[in-house]
Amino acid sequence: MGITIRDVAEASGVSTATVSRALRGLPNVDERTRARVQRIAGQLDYVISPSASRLASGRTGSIAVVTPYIARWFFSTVLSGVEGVLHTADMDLLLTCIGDHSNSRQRSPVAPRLRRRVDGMLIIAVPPADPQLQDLIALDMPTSMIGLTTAGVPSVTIDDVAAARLATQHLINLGHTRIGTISGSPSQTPFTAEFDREAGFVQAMSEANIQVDPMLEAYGHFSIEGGEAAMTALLSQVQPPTAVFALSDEMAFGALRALRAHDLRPGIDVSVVGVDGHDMAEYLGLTTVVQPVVELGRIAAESLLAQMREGAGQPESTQVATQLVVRSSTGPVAGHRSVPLKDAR
Amino acid sequence: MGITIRDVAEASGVSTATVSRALRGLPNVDERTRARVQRIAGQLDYVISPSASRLASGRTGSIAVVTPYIARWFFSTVLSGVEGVLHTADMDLLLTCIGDHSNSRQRSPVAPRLRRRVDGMLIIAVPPADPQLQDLIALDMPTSMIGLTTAGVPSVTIDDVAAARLATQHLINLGHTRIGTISGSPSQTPFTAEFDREAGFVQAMSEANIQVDPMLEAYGHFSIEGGEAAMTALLSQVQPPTAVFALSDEMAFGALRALRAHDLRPGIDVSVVGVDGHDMAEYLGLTTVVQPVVELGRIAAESLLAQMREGAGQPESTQVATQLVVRSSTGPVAGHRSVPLKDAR
DNA sequence: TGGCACCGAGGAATCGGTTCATCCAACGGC
DNA sequence: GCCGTTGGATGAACCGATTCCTCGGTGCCA
Repeated sequence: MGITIRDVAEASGVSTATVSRALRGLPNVDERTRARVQRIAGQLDYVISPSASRLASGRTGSIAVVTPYIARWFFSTVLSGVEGVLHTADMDLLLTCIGDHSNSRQRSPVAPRLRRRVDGMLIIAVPPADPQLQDLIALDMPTSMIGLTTAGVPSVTIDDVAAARLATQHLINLGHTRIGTISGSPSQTPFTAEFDREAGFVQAMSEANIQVDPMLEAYGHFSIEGGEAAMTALLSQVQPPTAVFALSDEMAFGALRALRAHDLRPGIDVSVVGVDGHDMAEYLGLTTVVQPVVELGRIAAESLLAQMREGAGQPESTQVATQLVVRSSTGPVAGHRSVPLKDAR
Repeated sequence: MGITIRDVAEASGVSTATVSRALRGLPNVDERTRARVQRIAGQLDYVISPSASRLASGRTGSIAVVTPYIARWFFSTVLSGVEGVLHTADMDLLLTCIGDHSNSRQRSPVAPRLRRRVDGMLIIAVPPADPQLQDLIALDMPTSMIGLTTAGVPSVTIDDVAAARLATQHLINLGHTRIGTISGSPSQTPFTAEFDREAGFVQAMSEANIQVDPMLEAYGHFSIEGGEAAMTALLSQVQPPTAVFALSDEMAFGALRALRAHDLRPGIDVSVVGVDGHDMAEYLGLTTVVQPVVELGRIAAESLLAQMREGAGQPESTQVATQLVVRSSTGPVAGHRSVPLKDAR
């Protein structure tokens, strides 16, 4: 069927060993020989057989991306960053979705599927409590994580504490003191991000000497609907908040919708700030702390490749800077003499 | 390093040939032998080496998904459907992004990368004019396309003509006669979908004996911003439309925003209908013709698998049904005695 | 009872590269 | 002029499965 390395070797009058070295750019090949081999390989339309190469070399040249969701904004955006890097590095990208609790019934566990199949893994924001996570780490191969930190594994995240402080301070600067939060869920094991963002909020509040009112904490389960319900609950308080910090943009979207339903104007009657920098945030005029999501994926992929090249150095974790982007969903508290806004540029 | 088939063979006192047959469920193995081999393989924690298996069998057990975008809603949603099927079928999913014109500068062409590497391809809505498409088809392997049709290649799409008719008829039923359109772009080679949706619109209009006013056609380039600009242009007409059919939800989103900017109420002052069933459509109250995007991916993947199993039967193309979902962005034309709405449920 | 079909199983070739150990020739230094 | 070194190149042993061909034994039929 296909042209093999032997055909190329014969046609160029050298051994297969030389062809192999010539085509892969290895040393100990005369440059004229190399050129000839390359030319002939081209003429013959020779394509290396990955299977044979993998078997012989022990390297697979592919990397698995493990993610709990594919279609959600954050995950697909990270994925696009990852893909760019792997594509340029000429690595195959094996996409595997670790089932979340809802659809995992029939999904075979991913860890066994990955053994002997990839040279490294990128894990995107898998819930730390997921039992499969341990199995993956136990595979003990070069790994890099995104939006999730685990002891001993390099990871790329934003500084969630700082991001939450940024958002909260923005509200405080606008004169708000009754500030509510919409966080994930009280019971479930929190995500690192969830935990840190709450901590950042509390920090910023106490630095400004504002009491955190436990009545103003609502739960939105990181979904639009949840955010809407949470905001509705907050608005039904005897003394509702004048501003709300949503731990994610999608929950903030829900909050905006709840405001509209109550005929309240975002940024005028009630301010809302989110975290993420979701695509639709600009469209909806949501003030938010933007994390460079594509960049997250890129950096993690690069770091994984470096790790694979240079052997496991000390696992290095990166934190990427975030930016507050002010839009119309936040504004000074009613009657507040507006302080000059620190523009986020 | 790893346990090989030889180790298993030795430990169970049979030949490697028998182990291979036993573990893969092939016939000509005594059931007791098979059970023993399976048990021992389990105890030894044996994992087959994919590279070796691929080299020997000639099958790669993996499928490439080729897509122009990863992070965009339609594409990532299709992808999640595809992933589900391939995961259950125990196939590796190789994700490759064909660069669009903007970022393709440094991207190596995908077709050569795929040769000898995968058993089949799924191509998601690559622009028909993309030169890489021909190279992919020339690879001549089992292929299935989504949201894109090409002679001789099985594909899965919605009936775009019907979808556009559905949307248009909905507006007509509400009494609208000055109906504008927001389509992609006048110059660029149109997508099959774009072409068909325009055709559906024209059909529905002429069936209702309404003249299509060329002044009411605007171009939104399938983006939110484009849709916004297009709607703004339409509104500046001497006699603006009372309803607008946007060829995609994202352009419809832009249209809604333009309405808001002009202090016009969607569904009351101007009606807007889209096509796609984008995630955010519900949130924004957009009436739209929903295509089952996850299903599209699923069906295409299943069809590809079937094609690979049964050999290339006649390439069969599937069209999936769509549904009109009526929300608040459409309503009867001012002064129109509203006819009972056919609810889309 | 001879012959045939079939089942379970093994031997060994094969898939197409990679890489290590080896080798030859040319070259430079002393 | 001899020897050690080095750069270019080769032969062949892998890598770990799959699968074709062969073979002995059993059961069934004529």
